[in-house]
Amino acid sequence: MYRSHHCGALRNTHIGATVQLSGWVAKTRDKGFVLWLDLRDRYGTTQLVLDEERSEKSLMEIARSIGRESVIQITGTVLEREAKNPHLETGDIEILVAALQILNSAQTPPFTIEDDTDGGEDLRMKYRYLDIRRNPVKNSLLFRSKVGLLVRNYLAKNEFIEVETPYLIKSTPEGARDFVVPSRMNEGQFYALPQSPQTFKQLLMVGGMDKYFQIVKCFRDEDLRADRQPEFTQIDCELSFVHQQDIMACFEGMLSHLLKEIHGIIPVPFPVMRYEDAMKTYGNDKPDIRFGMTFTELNAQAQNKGFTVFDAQELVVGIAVPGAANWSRKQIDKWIDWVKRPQIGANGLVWVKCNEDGTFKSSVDKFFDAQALASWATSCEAKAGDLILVMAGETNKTRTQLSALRMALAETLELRKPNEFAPLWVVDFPLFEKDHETGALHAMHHPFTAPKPEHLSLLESDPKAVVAQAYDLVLNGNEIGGGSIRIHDRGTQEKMLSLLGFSDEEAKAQFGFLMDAFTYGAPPHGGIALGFDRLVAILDGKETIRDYIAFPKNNSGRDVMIDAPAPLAADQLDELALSLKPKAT
RNA sequence: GGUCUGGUAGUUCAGCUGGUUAGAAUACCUGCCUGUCACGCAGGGGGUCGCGGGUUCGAGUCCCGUCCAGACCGCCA
Repeated sequence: MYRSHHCGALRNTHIGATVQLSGWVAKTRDKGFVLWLDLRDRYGTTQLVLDEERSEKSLMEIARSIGRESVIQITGTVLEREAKNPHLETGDIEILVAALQILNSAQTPPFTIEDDTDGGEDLRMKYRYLDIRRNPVKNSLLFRSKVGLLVRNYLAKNEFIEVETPYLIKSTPEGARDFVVPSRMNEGQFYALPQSPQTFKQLLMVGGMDKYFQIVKCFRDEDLRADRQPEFTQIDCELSFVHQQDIMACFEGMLSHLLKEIHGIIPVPFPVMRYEDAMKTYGNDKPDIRFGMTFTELNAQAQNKGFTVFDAQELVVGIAVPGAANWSRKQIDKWIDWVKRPQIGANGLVWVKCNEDGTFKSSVDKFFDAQALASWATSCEAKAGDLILVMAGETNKTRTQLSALRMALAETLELRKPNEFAPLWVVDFPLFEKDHETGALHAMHHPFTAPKPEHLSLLESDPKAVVAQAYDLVLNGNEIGGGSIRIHDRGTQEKMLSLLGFSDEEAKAQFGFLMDAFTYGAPPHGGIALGFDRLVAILDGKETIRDYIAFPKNNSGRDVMIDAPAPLAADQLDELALSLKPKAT
């Protein structure tokens, strides 16, 4: 037997008991006459003690020699501490060690195993198994497990069944790049790893499964970000005989359940915002509605007043920054430089200080009098003490830029409170978006999304005007899920693919199996997929998803611990009938 | 594919306009310490300044190239 208790288990009530513990030596404090060891496992930390009076001299020498992170097993007696530690759950007791066995001594680890480690990101990833011993990472993984269980329980209670779908599937040209896997038995042919189980879950609906879910890995071979991994986990769901509002109600229920169980937040009906309104008032299809600074379009008030910078532009739009009227010129200039950076790409920023005394001071005083500025302030709902920031330019670009500014300002002003949760549905997405380079139509959600029934007739005549039965679930400025009612008849699906530029042959080759299935009695169906990694992070009040993934990849898609990806041995390439050619430069 | 930032002790970083022996903290080692829990005190060891080239009397510092890491843009139906 290695242990009678975990390292987080012992309390006052155990005083006097003889116990066995196993774990890692987190720290030793050697006071000469007395020596303490902190013994750690997943459940907590317990203080071990040896001293000159009560312990064998040889045992103390052994204990003194143990390096941190060594794995030991001890037998001892639970004692009440002379000096208690209120910061520790086991802080009332300590174990007087009677016997000690080193199960595996450890080298000095390359970084300290503490909450505030001295180790940098790269090093911690290389030794991720050590990083996982640290409370922040350990707790993140425990939290992820808890959320996963809550999700499964909720869905099971709502008659969903979990079905696994294959990982070795077929590459499709739409959407992100696929990760491909060569097939040895089918020379020169490749599987692709799924970007999502989309078509399979639809086929499960044709198969009569009625309500499906899967917590499933998905793969996308695209460039990464702090919050984007090449393999990530989705809560993938599909339901039959449902309308959009049924799905929204079901998953509003799920998120409410999570918020209630985790944070004790009493759920209220989620606001529903049309895509067009989200773009207009937040410049963004996943607005963070925890704070204001909504957009106000000022074209009517600001154009044709002699300020030529505004006059030629498609859109003049402003936001009121609360309490920022007292910002110095230097502070404001810093933000002007910020929006001019190539990443944002704005030409400039017009500012108006709404002073406490009711006066206005702006960067465009030459062109606009106090009365004009006052009308801007009224429209923007700027109060005395606020700062109005105005941008102008091409509509979509300017909205994106001002939205980026709004989010950055909120971050600086600490308006994005991690313990506040503001869920939101965004609905009525356009079915298509136009490629800015080629002018070709792309599916905004994916090619299986159904148009609103009343827009079916517009598919041919005015595809850009077609609104999809699609919806995104947004939480604190993050898209945590998205879904749609699917097309379930062959004719509409064929028309859709043809509008997206597929020839009949291509459509048949890529999605023939799905369209065939639609001819054998496909029920009306729809679904949703939620990004599990991100959802977990946000529910825990964090932005970075990496701590919630046990073994994440770095910025360039590498696993620095196992050093993957790696070249393939020549005989393996031979077996797969593959040869590498130097990349053309 | 692009823009920006960084790479100096095991680790996290400082090192100004180029100048003598490259520092701090922490970790590690040794000794001391009668209740520690971020223990304390004293001492010690530890460096190819990412790599290659150049400028210079002299380069951690300047220039060019390259590799690696990170943030962002493109991309991510």
